[in-house]
Amino acid sequence: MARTRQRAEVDTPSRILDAAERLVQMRGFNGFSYADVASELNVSKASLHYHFPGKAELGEALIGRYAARFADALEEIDGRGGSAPAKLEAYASIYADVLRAHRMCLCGMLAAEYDTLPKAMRTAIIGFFDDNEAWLGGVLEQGQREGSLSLDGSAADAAQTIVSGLEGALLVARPYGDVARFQAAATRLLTSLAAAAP
Amino acid sequence: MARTRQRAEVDTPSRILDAAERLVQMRGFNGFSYADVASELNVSKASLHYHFPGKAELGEALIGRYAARFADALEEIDGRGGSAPAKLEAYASIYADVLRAHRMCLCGMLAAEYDTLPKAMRTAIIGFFDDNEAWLGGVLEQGQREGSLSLDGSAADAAQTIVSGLEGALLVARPYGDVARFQAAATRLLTSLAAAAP
DNA sequence: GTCTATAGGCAGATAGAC
DNA sequence: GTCTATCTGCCTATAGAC
Repeated sequence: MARTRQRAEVDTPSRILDAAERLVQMRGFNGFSYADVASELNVSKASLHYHFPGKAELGEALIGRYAARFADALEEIDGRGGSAPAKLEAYASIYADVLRAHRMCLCGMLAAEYDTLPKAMRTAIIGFFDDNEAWLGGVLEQGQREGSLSLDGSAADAAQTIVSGLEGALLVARPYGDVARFQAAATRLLTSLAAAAP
Repeated sequence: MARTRQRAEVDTPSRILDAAERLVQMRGFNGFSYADVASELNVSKASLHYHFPGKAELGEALIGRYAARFADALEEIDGRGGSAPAKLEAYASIYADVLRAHRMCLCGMLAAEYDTLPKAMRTAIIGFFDDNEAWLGGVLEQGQREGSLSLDGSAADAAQTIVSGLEGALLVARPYGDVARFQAAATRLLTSLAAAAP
């Protein structure tokens, strides 16, 4: 009989990705090693290489899973069917959760290290940002139709500004370890897009 | 007779700092080695260790020089005596120049790698951001007095938002190698602070 | 001040037993 | 699938000659 019931233990590849993801988000792709992951999971380095032949493949898998999880979160937000400002607030709260876990956005971290990364990872990073901006662009257009948002440029430009602003707020909040600092920047960023009271 | 005339060749410590700075801004502190600097300057690794005993000391020196150069640039902007919006634009153009050189802000890069850095470097990074925000706070208050800027929160909050926004725009523009992308985000960020036409 | 030589450790990666 | 053992190369750093 197939195991349809969820179990507390997850498969080894997922546990590897979990540990590696946390390490990359906290220390960067050049700041962690297979040995770090192995010691954290109490497995050997060779076992890691069995599941992910090289660091490049591990990196690709990390981005792929992270982007898929992000896409799921955005879909979930759409499913709630709220107003555009509410969706933007929900979007920003994803970033706040990342900071609360003492992490950087995975792809923000990799954007900093971009020049040192293998090509497949680079392509995937750009895809992540493109997907986020495409979703935000749709929300911003919705807000304009609703009259809940007032843009002074294109929706695509505003989407880029939101992604940049949130990534930067996350980045600069790291040294301070200050969530309130992030929140202030995020709120200011989003309220600057809100329509004047009608 | 003392050498008062400037020469084309600069001293070795400066040349080391120049090469290391470029490498850190492009590849990160964990993404370059003494060997990289040595081969670029055609000197031995041992010579590097003579001037900077360890990587930590080199890192401290890098931040110190970078912060001092930034402080000089801000002083120069003050010396021009323009309006607050003009000063903000000049401030943003410093970041644009960094991006045009295909680099990340040194301290923005180090903020990403923060968890992996020695304590002295951490302290210096926070000092850099504090100094920048203090200067921006002064400019923003000037703008409020002049009536050229209209803040809906404290000057300190707006200063944080500007630093975050510019660092984030720099970070996300890296994968795309797109200066226009940065410019759009910077302009949007600054115009959102401008006072409505009186 | 700069060099060669080298130490000692850790990186990513592989072979082959179980 | 996971292990031990090992390889090769690069890392930071130091010793000592010039």
